[in-house]
Amino acid sequence: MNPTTLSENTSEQPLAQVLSSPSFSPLYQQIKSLVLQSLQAGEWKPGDPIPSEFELAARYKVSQGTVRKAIDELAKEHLLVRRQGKGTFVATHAEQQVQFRFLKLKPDNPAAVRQGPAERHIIDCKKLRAPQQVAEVLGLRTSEQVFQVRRVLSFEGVPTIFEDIWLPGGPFKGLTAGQLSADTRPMYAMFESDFGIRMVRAQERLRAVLPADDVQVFLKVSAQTPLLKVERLSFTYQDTPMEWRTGVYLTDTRHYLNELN
Amino acid sequence: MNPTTLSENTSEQPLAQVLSSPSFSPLYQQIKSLVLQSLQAGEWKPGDPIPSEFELAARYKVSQGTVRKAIDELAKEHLLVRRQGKGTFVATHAEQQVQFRFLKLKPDNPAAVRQGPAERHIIDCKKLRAPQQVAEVLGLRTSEQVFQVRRVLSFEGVPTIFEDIWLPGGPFKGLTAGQLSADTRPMYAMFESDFGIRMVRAQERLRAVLPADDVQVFLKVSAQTPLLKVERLSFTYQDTPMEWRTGVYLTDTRHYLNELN
DNA sequence: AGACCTATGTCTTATAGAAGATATGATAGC
DNA sequence: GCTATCATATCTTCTATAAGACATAGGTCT
Repeated sequence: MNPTTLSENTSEQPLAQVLSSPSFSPLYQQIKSLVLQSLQAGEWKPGDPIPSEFELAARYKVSQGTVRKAIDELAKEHLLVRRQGKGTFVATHAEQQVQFRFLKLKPDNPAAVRQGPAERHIIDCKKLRAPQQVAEVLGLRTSEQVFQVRRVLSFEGVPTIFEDIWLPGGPFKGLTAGQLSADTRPMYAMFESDFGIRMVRAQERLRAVLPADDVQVFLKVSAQTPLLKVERLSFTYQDTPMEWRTGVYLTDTRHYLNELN
Repeated sequence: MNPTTLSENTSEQPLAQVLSSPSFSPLYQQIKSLVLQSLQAGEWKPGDPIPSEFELAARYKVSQGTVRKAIDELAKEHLLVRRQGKGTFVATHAEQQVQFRFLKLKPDNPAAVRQGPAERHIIDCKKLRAPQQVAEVLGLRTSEQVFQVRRVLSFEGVPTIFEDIWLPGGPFKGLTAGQLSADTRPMYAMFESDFGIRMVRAQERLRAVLPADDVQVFLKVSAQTPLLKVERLSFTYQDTPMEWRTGVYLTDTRHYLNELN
C-alpha cells in the first residue's frame, strides 16, 4: 500500500503518506483539503457546527493535533470560527455586523459622522448574455447567461458608490431585482443563504478615473470629479470566480483604508 | 510564587503564568513578546540567525514547542524567516528582490511591458521643523526636526509616482540627499542597514484626487488627470510610527492591486 | 438556585522521526 | 603526499502524535 494522498476511510492504516512521494504535502494540509471539500459540498452549512476535533480525527484516522492544525489554518482564513466550549462553526456572512466584509471605505473623520448603514438603491437587474470581458474574468463562455446588477450606495443621503455587479446565471438562477431590493442584509449574506454561495477571498484593482456620463448622473457629480475606481473579482471555494464587480467611489470625505504587513 | 508575566531567567520554575491571572496571555505570546524585544533591541540584526529553538527554549525555560509557536507567528508576520536545516533568521528588506515591499502598483498588462526597476529621482531632501499635521501622525512635537524627501519614480521613462516622505529627525540623524540618490537599493533597505530601522507594518489611505500645481509639473500631466493619492503611515517595532508618506500615482496604465480575505 | 458532570476548545509539554544543511573523517585514486 | 569522493555524524527545522491541565458552556440532578 502506498497512499500518497489521503482519501477518506481507506484502510485501517495510519494513512501517513509514503516517504519521498512524488508530490508531498503535509498531513495536516491534506486534512485541510478534505475539510474544505466537505465545506464546499455543503455537508456542513454556514452557521452549523462541524464535528469535534476528536470526531474528525477518528474519521480521517489521524491524531487530534493534526486536525487542530488544519482547523487552525481554516480559522485564520475565516472559513471556520472557533468558540471555546461550544465547538467550531462554519463561518457565515449573515451573522456578524461586519456590514460589508470587503468594503473598506471609511469616513475621513469617524468622530464627526455617526456611521449608519448605507442606504441602497437598486437601479436595475438584468439577465443577458455574458459580454466578452465579463465572460473572461468569470471563466464563462459568451453564450452563457449572466446577471447584471447596478446600484447606488449612499451615506447620510449622499450618493457615494455606484456599482456594476456581474454574476454567473447558473449559480444565481432565480435572482430578481425585487429580491435584491427587499433584502436588508449585506449582499454577500443573501448570496449565502439564498444561493449557498460564500465568497472566500477577493482581488481588487484600484485606480483613479473621471466619471462616465451615467455615473455623473447617479452620483450627482461633475465630469471633473476624480473618483476611485474599484474592480473586484470575488472567489468562492476552490478559487472559483463568482462575482465581478466594478465600482466607483466618491472619496472627497471618505477614503479606502488598507492595512499592510 | 506568582509570575503573571514572564521575565527572563527569573528562577528555576517553569515560568507558567498563574491561573486566572488578571490579564492573561498564553505563554507562547509572552515568548513572542520577549523575542520581539530582543529584535527591537538589536540583539540580533537583520540577516543574522537567531538562537535555535532549543536554545531559546532553555533561555526562557519553556519547551521547544512553545518557542516554536511564538516563532511561527513572527515568521508569518515576516519578522523572521525560517530556513530548514539552517536556522531562523531576522528578516531583512535588503536581500530579496521584493523591490518595494509595500508598493502594489502593477502594470495593467504585465505581458506587454517587461517590469524593470523604477527609475528614481530625488527632487530634494530638507531638514525642518515638523509641520503640525506631520508632527501629529508621527507622534512628535512641532518643535522637533523632521526630514522631508520628495522624489519621482518613473517606469520605462514615464514619471508615474510623486512622493512626499517625512521622517523623524532623531532616528534618521545624518540622512542626506546624496545618500538617497547614491543608494540603488529600495529605500526601506537603506533605512534598515544605515539606520537600523525596519518597517514592520503600514497603513494606507487611498482616494482619487486631481493634481496640485507642482505635481502637474513633476508628473507631466494636465490639471484634469485623475490621480490615486496614497497616504502611508509606516510603523517599526512596537507600533511606533516612523514614516509618513503621501504619494500620488498615475493610474492610466497601472493599477493598485489588493488581495482581500 | 446551586452543585455537579460532561463536552468542547485551549495551552503546554513531551517524544519521535523525517528532511535539509554542514562539518568531519575515512578511503580511493592520482 | 595530495586531492576528490563518499559515508557519517550532528545540527537545524518540520511534521505527527500523545497526554495532561484548564476554561467555558450547557445540561442534569438535588
